[in-house]
Amino acid sequence: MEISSHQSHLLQQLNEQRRQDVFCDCSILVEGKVFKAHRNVLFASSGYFKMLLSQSSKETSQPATATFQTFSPDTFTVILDFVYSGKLSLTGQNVIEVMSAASFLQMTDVISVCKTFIKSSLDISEKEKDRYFSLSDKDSSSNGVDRPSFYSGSWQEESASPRSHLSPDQGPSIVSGKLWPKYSYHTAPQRNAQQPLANEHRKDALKKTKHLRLSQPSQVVHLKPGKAEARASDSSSRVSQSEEQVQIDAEGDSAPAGFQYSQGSDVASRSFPDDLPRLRFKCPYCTHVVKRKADLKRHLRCHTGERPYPCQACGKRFSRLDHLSSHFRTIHQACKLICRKCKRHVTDLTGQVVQEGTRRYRLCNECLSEVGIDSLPADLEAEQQCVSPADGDKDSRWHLSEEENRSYVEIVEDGSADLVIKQVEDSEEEEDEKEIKPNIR
DNA sequence: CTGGGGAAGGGGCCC
DNA sequence: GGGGCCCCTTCCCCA
Repeated sequence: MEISSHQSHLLQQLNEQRRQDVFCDCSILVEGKVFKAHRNVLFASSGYFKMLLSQSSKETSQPATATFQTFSPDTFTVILDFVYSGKLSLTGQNVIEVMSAASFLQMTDVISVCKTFIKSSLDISEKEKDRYFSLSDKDSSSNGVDRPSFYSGSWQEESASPRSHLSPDQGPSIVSGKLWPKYSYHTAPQRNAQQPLANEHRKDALKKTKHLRLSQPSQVVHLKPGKAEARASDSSSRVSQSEEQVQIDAEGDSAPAGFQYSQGSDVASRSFPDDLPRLRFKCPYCTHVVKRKADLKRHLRCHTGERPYPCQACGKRFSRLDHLSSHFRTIHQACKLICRKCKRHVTDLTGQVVQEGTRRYRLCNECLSEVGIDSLPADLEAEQQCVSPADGDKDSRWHLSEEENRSYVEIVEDGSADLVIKQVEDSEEEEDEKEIKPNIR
């Protein structure tokens, strides 16, 4: 006979013990804040702690201490609360950091929930688009700045704080003298308690700010009306505002993983032009809207910081394959037939490739003699390297197999700087780069 | 301090 | 949906 409430009751008891610091035999130090927990609970919840505590299992009589510095105490609070309650308090602002921390701690369940959270937000974004379509006709007379009743019901609207009340550190909402929208996602208990960005993510926030500044006008202004009108064919499916509102409210409540969607004072999204129906996918982190899901996936990398394409020559990582290709052609293959010094057009007859560290560039024979740098012979092999990956046979010239994957040293020595494109899991490599050095005593 | 050039990175869109 | 190209903007370095 199984008593279903036993598990939750046990977890509650453990959580209570944690809160009261009863039998806690493990301390986790996160940016100076100490968290107390139970060794066995951490062991059972995190692959990372399992590894750590396994290594220190011989010293079980001693209290264990782990120190982390790359995620904030707030983030670890979310993680630890999940461990002891099974409830993950995600918001649009902490989901990235929580997922990053969970990745480091090897908590696959949390990672999955974070992914679901992001995915659900994308779905919601699409629904929001649909809702806009239903409203755009009625609101066409508005100036697009002030529509206070646009969001209601379960769609929480955050009040637009006056610009003078906010500092630049308070996120990407205030940019270039304009009030940009701020999106966040809340589980029900946290809808009014957004967590500030951690210090180490301020840079990311600034980067997002930059991105917002760039992307914001583009979705509203930089559209081509001709094409848009031709493709705006789904207006027949529009429903009235009230009907749509009800529909959205219902959908919002039934969003995957029980997340609710909260949107700030969305200036831009309230001012969609008439040709926007062709844009379908809305970024959950900014106001950017794209037509294709693949484009949104690509766009999301600028928020997540994911860079799955490392350069095999210099190690620099890129978020996009074409950027990697461009980088490799420019930096490591000297494909530009321009003398770097005098900027004149050069050929293999009038110039040569110069190797300088990991970089390659061309110099004309005249500049070459002036500079006196040793050049690489412009042989047939070098000529082949300069073939654009799009132009030639990918298998033979660009995408080399794993067996052909050579170290950079070898690449330099034999003068064949071929690019090996190897997509890697961002989280895996970056884990190694992180400076988290837990200290078990 | 400033302007120019190169590289990086983001978006649109075609194949 | 992925790959890739083109265009544009921004950042950084250097003269």
